[in-house]
Amino acid sequence: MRKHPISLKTLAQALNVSMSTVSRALKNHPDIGPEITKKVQQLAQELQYSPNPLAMGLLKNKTRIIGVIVPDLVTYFFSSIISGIESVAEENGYYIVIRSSYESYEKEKECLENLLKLRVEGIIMCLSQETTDYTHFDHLIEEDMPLVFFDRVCRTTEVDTVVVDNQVAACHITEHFVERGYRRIAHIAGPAQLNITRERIQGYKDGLANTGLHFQDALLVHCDMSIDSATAATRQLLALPQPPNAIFGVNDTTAFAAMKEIKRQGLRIPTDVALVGFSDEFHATVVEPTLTSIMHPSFEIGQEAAHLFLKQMHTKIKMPAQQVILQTHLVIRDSTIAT
Amino acid sequence: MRKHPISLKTLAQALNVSMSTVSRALKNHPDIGPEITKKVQQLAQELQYSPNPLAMGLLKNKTRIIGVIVPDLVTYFFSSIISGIESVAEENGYYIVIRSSYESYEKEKECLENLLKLRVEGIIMCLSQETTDYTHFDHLIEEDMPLVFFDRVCRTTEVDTVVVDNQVAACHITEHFVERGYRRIAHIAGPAQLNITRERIQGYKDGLANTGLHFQDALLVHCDMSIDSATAATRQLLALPQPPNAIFGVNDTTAFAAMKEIKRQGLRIPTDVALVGFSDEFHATVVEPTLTSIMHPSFEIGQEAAHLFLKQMHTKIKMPAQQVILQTHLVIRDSTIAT
DNA sequence: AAGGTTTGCGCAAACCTTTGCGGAACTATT
DNA sequence: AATAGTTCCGCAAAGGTTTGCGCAAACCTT
Repeated sequence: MRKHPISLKTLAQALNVSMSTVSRALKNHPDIGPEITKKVQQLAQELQYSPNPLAMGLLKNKTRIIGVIVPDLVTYFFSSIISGIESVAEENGYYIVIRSSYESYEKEKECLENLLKLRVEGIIMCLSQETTDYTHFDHLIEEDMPLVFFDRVCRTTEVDTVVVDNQVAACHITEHFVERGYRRIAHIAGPAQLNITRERIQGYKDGLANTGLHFQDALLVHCDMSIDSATAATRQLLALPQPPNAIFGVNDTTAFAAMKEIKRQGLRIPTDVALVGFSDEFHATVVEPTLTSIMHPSFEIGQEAAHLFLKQMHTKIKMPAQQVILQTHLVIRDSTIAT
Repeated sequence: MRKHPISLKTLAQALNVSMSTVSRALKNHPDIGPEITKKVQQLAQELQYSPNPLAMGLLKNKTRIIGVIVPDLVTYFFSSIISGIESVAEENGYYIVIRSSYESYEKEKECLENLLKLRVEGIIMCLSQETTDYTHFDHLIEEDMPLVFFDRVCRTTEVDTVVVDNQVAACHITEHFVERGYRRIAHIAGPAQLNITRERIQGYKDGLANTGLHFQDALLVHCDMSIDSATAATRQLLALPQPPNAIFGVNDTTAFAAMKEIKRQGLRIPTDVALVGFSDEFHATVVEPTLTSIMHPSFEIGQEAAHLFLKQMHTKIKMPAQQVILQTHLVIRDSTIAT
């Protein structure tokens, strides 16, 4: 097996000085004479010395590790957020350890405990779909451990959060449908307990109200954001006595599933049914017809979350919880252009 | 700020015994009497004691952290591999720290050094596109640090690797085109230095040879796997005096880009040009026409890589390098069904 | 009862780094 | 020449855990 990496002791013994002298020489402490300082730095350079972060961590009780928990590692949305977090972390000398909750409340709790055992300095996370009880964050909040939620959030008065303007965006979508002449507008929403679901539903209703349309229960269906569930929801909508001629999916995956089902039933998009997604993946431009969608700044969400995190790290006193709301905008493509 | 978590010392003082006794009691050491053992374990449970991994790491020179370097965090392929690695790591009590090389050789070296500074126990990685010099792995190999490459690999006689049967798969694709009646078969390949590029080109040539077709230089173009580059490659192929009627893209992203460009030029798929991708993302079923592609077991690649890693961790002696080759298979969809 | 064995626990070192304090050797002052 | 003041460096503790060794008390043997 590999031998021990070189430590202060190695340098100290080689130069016949004490470890404290080496430690100080490395950071140009005035107490150390110029010749020794130079010799130490030279040897350190030569031997590629780098301080052991474990020892430092033990001493300072800091690991420079940020715990990140996401419901899912594979989707474009979360992976690009992770990428955003990673880029900021890296710039600031932090490491990120990622765990997936697989959309499970139990797993989410496990991940959290697990990361705390590792002694991460704080947590950046997105709630799982199942999570309705938020008491597992009590400890973190009481002990002022840095904590940031993004996208799906809770306890916003106590915890810093990064979200997008879901309500405004959903309202725009609805209004866009109306502008294009669609009147029977349905919404395939997410799980009821999520803030993003509630906000987008509210925006959907705002849009209806603004354009003088009435909200109809039958045109609002929920899904768990999986493909199968979204397909079922679409089927349910299209089977209505008066089916919708426009569908707003809670995210792009939902919209893609809806698109497949609509086509399968022999309906044309956007002639028979118009379709809009949310979060704008690259693939929105590849499907046919190309998908009108909300441009969701995922990478920036990650960056913002990391910035909030670092700000918490660097402020000693407890600040009031901050909520960063990122702007979205609607990208209009073929799935809503009635021809 | 948060106070110190509870340590062995806390327990020892509370129970008026020594830290060594607590340490041993916690692991049911026979030297410790049953009453003390019970009391210690009870209190530890109650106070939620968990050993400080930093202290353990310092002592045993182990961190239980695996460094993972990928060229890109965002694509489906890499994120699902990461997911596979994470799942196995988690089961075995390991953590993963992820870094992105952004397809850059310099960044890749940086990431490597960086992770080594963190004292990871080893590395699981995929080479960047730019990497042609492999000497930055000398240290790791000499010191027998666990190392696993996946997908894009090098130094296969020294390092464990996980790959798919690229050559066989590419051969199948070509033969499939021929079966469907296509004769002018082009290949948009990846960067020349990558093993996956070489292997897929070889398989492409095998397929041509097996079916009595001649390889033509003009029908083989390279791209850097970016959308723009793949679009340019497609344009180049379609501009040939005798353009291809079948295109095999080195991965799905390339195929999607090709698909967009083919449509843009008013050509029909698969009537005018047939198309096949490689790695089968979910979106292959959403695009129109649905994309024939090679089913790439990404999640399993990650799991296999992690298993190889753990095997290295647990064997003291140096074993000969192992190469795991995962099977793929062709999923036939509409982009190659001539109607 | 005296010897030996077992049982049960604590001391201290080791892993690596930082840092307050003490101390030796030197220079400068009176 | 003696005292005060610098300069430069080492000691030791702290952070948390494991573990070889030592040591005391209790047990068992004859």
